[in-house]
Amino acid sequence: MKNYWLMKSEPSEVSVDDALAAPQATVAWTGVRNYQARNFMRDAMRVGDGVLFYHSSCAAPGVVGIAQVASGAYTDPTQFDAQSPYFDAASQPEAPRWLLVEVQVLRKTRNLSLADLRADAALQDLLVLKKGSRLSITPVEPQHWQRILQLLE
DNA sequence: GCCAACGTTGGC
DNA sequence: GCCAACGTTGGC
Repeated sequence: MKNYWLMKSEPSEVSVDDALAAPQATVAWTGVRNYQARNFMRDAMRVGDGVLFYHSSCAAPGVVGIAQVASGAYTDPTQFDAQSPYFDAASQPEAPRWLLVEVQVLRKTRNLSLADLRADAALQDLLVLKKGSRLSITPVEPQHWQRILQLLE
């Protein structure tokens, strides 16, 4: 059974266009430093799962692409790179704390904005719309996934 | 830049 | 284990 996810990226870091320009339109999802989000990648994501590529912390936050999980979870190398903003001095190479998955963009979409999502009655329980929601990776219910694809048609 | 909400840290 | 302080997220 395939699962669905919403994954936030700051377009100033990695935009959907950046991802599309990468080889195979695939990027390593570096920088997740939250245990709940990590656990989703480690325990629940499977290759082929659907991903909503979401731009956050920007002028026009919203869903901007359809993607899929393209690898299993493996060690995020940036945690050991002292030059990286994602460096974690407390993480030991023999017991890495942080993981990543690879994400492949399948197609860019129009920007289905946060306001659009909020305005849709069928999406009221979408996790990213919850007050105070900050998780960079959230599961998406199949009916929400279907509805969002419908809105993007 | 502001600020609400949340997660993590660390003293006790 | 509690909880205050602190840092971060992210929309506005």
